Amino acid sequence: MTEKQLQIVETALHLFAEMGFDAVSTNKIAQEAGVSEGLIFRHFQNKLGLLNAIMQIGAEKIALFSEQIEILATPEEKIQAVLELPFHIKEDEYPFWKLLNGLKWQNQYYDQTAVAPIRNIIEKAFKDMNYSNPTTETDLILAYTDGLATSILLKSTEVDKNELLKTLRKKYNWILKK
Amino acid sequence: MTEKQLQIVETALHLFAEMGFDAVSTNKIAQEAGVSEGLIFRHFQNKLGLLNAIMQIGAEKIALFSEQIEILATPEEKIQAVLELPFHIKEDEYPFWKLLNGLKWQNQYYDQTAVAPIRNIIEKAFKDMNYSNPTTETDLILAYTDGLATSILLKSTEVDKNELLKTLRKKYNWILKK
DNA sequence: TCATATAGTGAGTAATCACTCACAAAAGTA
DNA sequence: TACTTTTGTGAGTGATTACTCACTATATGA
Repeated sequence: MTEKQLQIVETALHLFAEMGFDAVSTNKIAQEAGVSEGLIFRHFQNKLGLLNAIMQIGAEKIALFSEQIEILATPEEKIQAVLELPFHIKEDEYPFWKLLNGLKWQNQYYDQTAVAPIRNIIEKAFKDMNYSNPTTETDLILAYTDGLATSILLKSTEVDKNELLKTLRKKYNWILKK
Repeated sequence: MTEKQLQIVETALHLFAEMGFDAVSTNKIAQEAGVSEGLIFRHFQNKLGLLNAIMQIGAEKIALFSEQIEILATPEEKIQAVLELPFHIKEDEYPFWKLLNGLKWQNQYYDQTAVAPIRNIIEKAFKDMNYSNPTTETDLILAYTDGLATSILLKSTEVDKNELLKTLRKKYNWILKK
């Protein structure tokens, strides 16, 4: 990737994350990135191609996340790690997660494959723990994870985050109770 | 509201909910609603005015929800009622909640006032129960509610829903543990 | 019944949209 | 050096955008 190519991707990611894919014009991206509009289409074919390039980079980061969780020894640890994922998202990764969450609500663009690896980890963990309904348990954990991520991404004050994690950890007993 | 006015609002709500506000043109709304495009602007001034009209109708429904919860006797019951709110959303209310959730991720349009009453109920309930950190506890409950709503709105198979609620309730005794 | 207000139409408008293309600059290769 | 490939430009394109307006149809009220 050339420097200008990277500049396009970064700028587009930030704009898409804050305003939504459809609200951002290629003209605006080019201006903010300091490149000609034509360059976007040379490198990414069309606007959707640019989005896909962004999503692929993000999906690779999620895959790395998944690998790190997969290493953990017990299923309990894996579940806890996923549930606490939202607390370990770094500020510079916020735009990608914001974009991903925003796209979820638009049938046209959302692609579930990026987050699928995480679901598989949890479902397998519950099976390994001999839960009778691992799928439903997985849904509950992922719902909570999703809600926590939403709260953190949209508010994002450091103090709240630490307090939130502390209080969450007190409740692990009931979260994992069969 | 005239019949055509209502037709515009209903059609726009469905389209906005499925495709996102920016991805839907006033032309498309008019066509699907079976009215002239000009009529949209006569009644709602502009596209944003149409969105505001939709949101106001939704906010009134949320206010009704809030009142019903407010009646409940104990703070524990109120918290449970809010947590289970996602399970009691009727199918015909899905579009509004989808729209609301989608808009959350776009700085330009989101207005938090619609859901504020619900937060107030929970925070007061935790205070009445003498929790030391009612704000954080509220954040956790609302995060879970939000995640559950997301899961239900985006998948929405009746079987999953019942199973999900059943499993959630098993864990419920522990939720109020300080 | 007639006047007035409201509801509804559809062709028209300037601005913006995603995208193209002929061309120039830069980088790579021999 | 000389040739090829890649990177980058910016004016230009037709289509679509939100929105206007002169006009007609319908309803309301005295």
